[in-house]
Amino acid sequence: MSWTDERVETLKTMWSEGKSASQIAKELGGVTRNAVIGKVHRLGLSNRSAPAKTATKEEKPAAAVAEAKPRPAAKEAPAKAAEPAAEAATKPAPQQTQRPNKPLIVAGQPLPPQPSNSEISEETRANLLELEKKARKLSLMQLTERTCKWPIGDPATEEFWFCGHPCKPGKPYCETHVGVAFQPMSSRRDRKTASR
DNA sequence: CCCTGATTCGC
DNA sequence: GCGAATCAGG
Repeated sequence: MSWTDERVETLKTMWSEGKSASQIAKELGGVTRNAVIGKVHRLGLSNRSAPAKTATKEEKPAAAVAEAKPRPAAKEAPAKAAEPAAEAATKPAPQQTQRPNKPLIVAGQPLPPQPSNSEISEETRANLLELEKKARKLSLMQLTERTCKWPIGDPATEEFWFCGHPCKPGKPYCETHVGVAFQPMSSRRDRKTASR
């Protein structure tokens, strides 16, 4: 694969959106996260923060540079040649202070059904509560293929995060949550009078 | 161990 | 320019 115009644009977009290099790599396909990171650096958009702000302002102090860092495995430490020229290029948003509402749920993530459905045994319920206490409280962007994506709390409030415990292989949730997410049917007996 | 980005350097 | 290997950290 090569860095076509399109792919580069996707890279820029996703990177500016805060996506991780590995996520971008998977999205693009045919490249590793290393390739993505390498490209990011070559494009000069390594820092997603706001490095150069006031455009019409003086340049950087340009001083503390060329510091001989203790590099055990590296020979020279040319440091990072700050590129003052890299400006206007990436000026996405000057900080949008407009926060009309709380962050919405981002589509695209496999959000599970709310655990308010079928009946759950008291034992399982207890497990869930315990599990939630121990939740890793991962944010949406911290989720990976291997982290439990069970939501905890109310998405409309700050009290919202994901379980984050190790996934069951091939499943989007941890073992406990897989259990409640994929409950066949009511844990109760048939609605019929079969049980007796 | 899982992950993250940063850097180096042979290609 | 590219990206695997490696480094450094959470």
